[in-house]
Amino acid sequence: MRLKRTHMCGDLRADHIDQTVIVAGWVDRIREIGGVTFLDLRDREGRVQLKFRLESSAKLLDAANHLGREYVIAAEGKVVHRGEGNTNPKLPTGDVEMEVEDLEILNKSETPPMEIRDDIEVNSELRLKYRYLDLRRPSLQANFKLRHRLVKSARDHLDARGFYEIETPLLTKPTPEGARDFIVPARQSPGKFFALPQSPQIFKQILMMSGFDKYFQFARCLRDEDKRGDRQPEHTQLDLEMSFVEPADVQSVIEGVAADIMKQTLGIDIVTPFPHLSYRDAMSKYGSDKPDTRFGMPLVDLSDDVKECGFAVFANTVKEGKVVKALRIPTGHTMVSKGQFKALEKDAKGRGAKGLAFIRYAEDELVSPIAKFFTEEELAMIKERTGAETGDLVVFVADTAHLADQILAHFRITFADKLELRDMSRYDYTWIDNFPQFEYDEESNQIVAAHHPFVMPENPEQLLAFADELRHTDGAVTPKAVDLAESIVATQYDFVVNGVELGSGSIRIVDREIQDAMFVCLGIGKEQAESQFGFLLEALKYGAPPMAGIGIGVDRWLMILLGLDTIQDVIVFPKTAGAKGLLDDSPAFADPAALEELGIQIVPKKE
RNA sequence: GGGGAUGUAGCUCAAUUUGGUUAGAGCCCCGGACUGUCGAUCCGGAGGUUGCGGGUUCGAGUCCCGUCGUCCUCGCCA
Repeated sequence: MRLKRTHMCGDLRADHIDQTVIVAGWVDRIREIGGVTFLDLRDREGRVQLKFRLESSAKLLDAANHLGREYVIAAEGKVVHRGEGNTNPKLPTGDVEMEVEDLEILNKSETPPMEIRDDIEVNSELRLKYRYLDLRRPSLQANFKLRHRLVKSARDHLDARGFYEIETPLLTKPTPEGARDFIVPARQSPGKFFALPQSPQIFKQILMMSGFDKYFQFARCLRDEDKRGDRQPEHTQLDLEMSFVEPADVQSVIEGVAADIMKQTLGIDIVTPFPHLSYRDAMSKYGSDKPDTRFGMPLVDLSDDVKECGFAVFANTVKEGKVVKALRIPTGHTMVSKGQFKALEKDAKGRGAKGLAFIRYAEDELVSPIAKFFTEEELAMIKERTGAETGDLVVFVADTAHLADQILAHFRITFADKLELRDMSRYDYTWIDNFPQFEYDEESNQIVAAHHPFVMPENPEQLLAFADELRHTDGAVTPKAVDLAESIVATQYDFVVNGVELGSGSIRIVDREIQDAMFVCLGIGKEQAESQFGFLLEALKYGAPPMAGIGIGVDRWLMILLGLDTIQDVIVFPKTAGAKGLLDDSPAFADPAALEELGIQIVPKKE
């Protein structure tokens, strides 16, 4: 390397005029115009225009004309003003250009399989295979600059508040989040396996028992589940835990972190503390435990109003203990054509609904196949309860609360997008709390945990009673058990913004008796608890402080800050939907000798 | 694991509905022209096993079966 860089391409401004500088980077584009050639040179900070003139040096001009895209070069030259009428306001460096006096080719490049620019679409397979080219695009560079800012800002904030950054093991025992574990064979213990952590949950609790008081970590979390737009097999959590605190203390820390992050990344001042919304209210109003609270369009529960109505489908649904919920779509009648409604109905059915009832509030009549089943009074009630006006569309789902909420919440978001009700410059951070500790599934007559098994209940005496009941019935799910289970409220708090669940935290159980009761309630036997979590239970005997914490999805947070709808482009090397790494072509077959050593034999999967 | 979409030039797409003779366009690439361009422009050129395998047919990018990849979605999951 003959020419040593003095400035970054993207940093050059009018201030640098008359200075002789050396820049280095990738050839973005070359424009030959006879006796003059313009070359855009790109680095992390941006692009600058290099100029080669016949009058200055025929040799340099010829050299420039023989460069190719993505060649890596260094250039020395004088920064000059481009002159009246030649400036480019679209470029931050657009007032200036470099008159090149010396040029060094640092590396050549084959013609890349994709163009390095933001304004073209390339299929994701190619983007992931040549991720290093994809990452050269300015928008991707900006994503990771923001990611760095977010991490740095959170780290600084937590350091200032007395947190220790501590790493926990990657080779661990299975953790209890409920997802499938990635497992790693243990060579020195034939037949045994490590699990990669789904989260550092147990370890951070033990760190509190170790007396570290306040801990945080940017923790990689690995879960062997199918991916979605906002889910990858490996993701990063800002994980933290505090001793001698209550949820409000943890929330206050996160509010401080969030305020700093918003300021440092987007330059936005946000108002703290954040509002709280109970799980119950979130579900009834928005049909979701991660509601987008930036706009209204509340779901309306008509169950009580229609249980005696003339429309048998509605009345019977309510009598079966299910619900009838409605969503008013403002201007929906004018906006949604018959054909488009068919698509909606198909969508609803695809999600499990039996149908999608509707009323169109046309100019002077109701267009609806179900209107004829209702009395005038009932129609007036529906109009009043939903707030429907002329031009609106109201859709109804009569089914289980779960399904009705899921479908209508989905439509609520879809139409808010169409109506442009989702203000992209707004960030509605919200705490969701008062979650149920258990969920009861009527069909299978089973009570399952809504969270991991270390979440402290608000009302532990109910948990103890529930455990007692199960001990008496030998685990059988009686109506009394269901009542008790449903009465237990978790100390859990979820951190939500704009309809995305960023994180979740709680007070942890540190009382051995309550922890034992929790295992009973989850149907985890003494032996199983001992073998899976024995080390934690043992630790609880030796003085565990009261503790609470939270884990926040860094990738999702970035997705929100950048206005993206997937986390794919805030992760440098993401996996595909089939959990493959296209860049390194992972996963791959293992060396037979390695398998031999591990005592592992591959058995073909049965059909 | 289920459902849906998709695969045509290096890239983005058209031709698929109704099977028909030579599979087109823009960008990229190559050559030429051009002394203020910046998505440069103009002229010329190259570039294809239509994902892969099989089948139907006189004839398949187009129809059928299988298979693989990618994306979305349900289940699952943070």
